[in-house]
Amino acid sequence: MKFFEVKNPPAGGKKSKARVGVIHTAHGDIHTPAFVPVATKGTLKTIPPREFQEIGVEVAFVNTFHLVAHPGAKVIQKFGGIHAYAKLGIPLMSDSAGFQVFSLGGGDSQKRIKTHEGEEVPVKKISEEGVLFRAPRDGKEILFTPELSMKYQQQIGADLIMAFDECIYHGADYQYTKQATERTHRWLQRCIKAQKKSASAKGYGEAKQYLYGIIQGGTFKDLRQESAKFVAEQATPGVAIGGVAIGETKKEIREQLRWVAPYLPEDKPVHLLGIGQSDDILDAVRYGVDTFDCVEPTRLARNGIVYCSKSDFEQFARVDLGASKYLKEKGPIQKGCRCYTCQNFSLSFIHHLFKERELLGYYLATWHNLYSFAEFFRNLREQIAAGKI
RNA sequence: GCGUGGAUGGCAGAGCGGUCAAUUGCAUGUGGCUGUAAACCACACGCCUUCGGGCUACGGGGGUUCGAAUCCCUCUCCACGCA
Repeated sequence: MKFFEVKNPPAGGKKSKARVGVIHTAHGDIHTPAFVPVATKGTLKTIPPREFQEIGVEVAFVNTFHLVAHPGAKVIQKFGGIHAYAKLGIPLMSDSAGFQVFSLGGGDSQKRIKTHEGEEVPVKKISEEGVLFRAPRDGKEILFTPELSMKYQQQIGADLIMAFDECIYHGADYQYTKQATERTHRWLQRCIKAQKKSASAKGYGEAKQYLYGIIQGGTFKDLRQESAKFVAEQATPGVAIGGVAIGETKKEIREQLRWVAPYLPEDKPVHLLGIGQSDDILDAVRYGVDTFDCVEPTRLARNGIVYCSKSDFEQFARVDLGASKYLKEKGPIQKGCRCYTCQNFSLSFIHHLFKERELLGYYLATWHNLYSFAEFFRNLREQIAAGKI
């Protein structure tokens, strides 16, 4: 079966490149555009996997760095891979650990931590070979190279896997951005090579894994475009856009997408890394993006922020569950919402749960936010199919 | 009635002669969260301010002292013990 099917090839001349499609994997189909909630450590925090279908979650995102740090890729492999181990029951996408160069490394490469011996060492060290990380919480040193990232991702066994890249920190100058982007390109070629090699090796890849190359290029138009061209023409089943939403304004985020849009492949699924606000998603969908992973709905929910949107086409409005003004609110989070939370619980009760730090509160809030996203994407697919987007 | 220990900002609870408008936690308020070191983080939290500072505050009253939330006397209330 074909990996990616586009159901409505965008008509020539039409401005919008929005499309509906299906990504077929060994663990199920993903209807695109799709939201990919983040289950970094193998769990979509607070939500039991058996409820994914009811919410409308068809795919999730796990993180190689965190899983290698604990429980270890080998352990996961011994259990038969992440599907058997974590029982998420849906297709999975794994990140390559590339993002952690940025998020754990402190951006401008200055961040240092103390080891057990009290010695000050940099959190990350980037070289042509790869990146040496120290897990900030225990000082454990972990080496990532394109080859190792591929190996770990094969051991983990997600369906869709990411090339090892460097998410270049916001504010990097042109020269650094160019060097890092080109290095990421070289790493991509090493990833492709490594994956090919080990796909035939014993013990790996009983289910097919699809590799995505990642576009970088920072905030520079020519570098973005060069990167998009380069990545799109590599022999990978998918393409991802990375290095976005790491400190830029919304306007700058959109700009980066616009630069890259003309070079996005029409026959490969396109993933946008880290984007998760409804208005940004709508924009990206018009540029031909198919899938989006983002921590926002789940993290915000746990931080007491839930969506209460009136319109799908603006950024979702938010309700702060911690605000004491909701103590006596009898209505649900969002009137008319058909999610489990809104169908059953008053804002007052959920507010109470949050104030008391009751576990059910985090679950109900996460449920609602994920459902809001699922609805939003269902709506997007319908509208695109109807030619309205 | 006697004895002992207490009374501190919305609450709990530090401080025990100057560096105290008073540590800390909770509560409250505001802001943040876009490939998850995030069920988290930051800031504010007596009143007034021309942002220099000013004023009123550590149960009430009185005293000692250059200076008191801190020491002394007394009153009120609370807790425990003995009658």
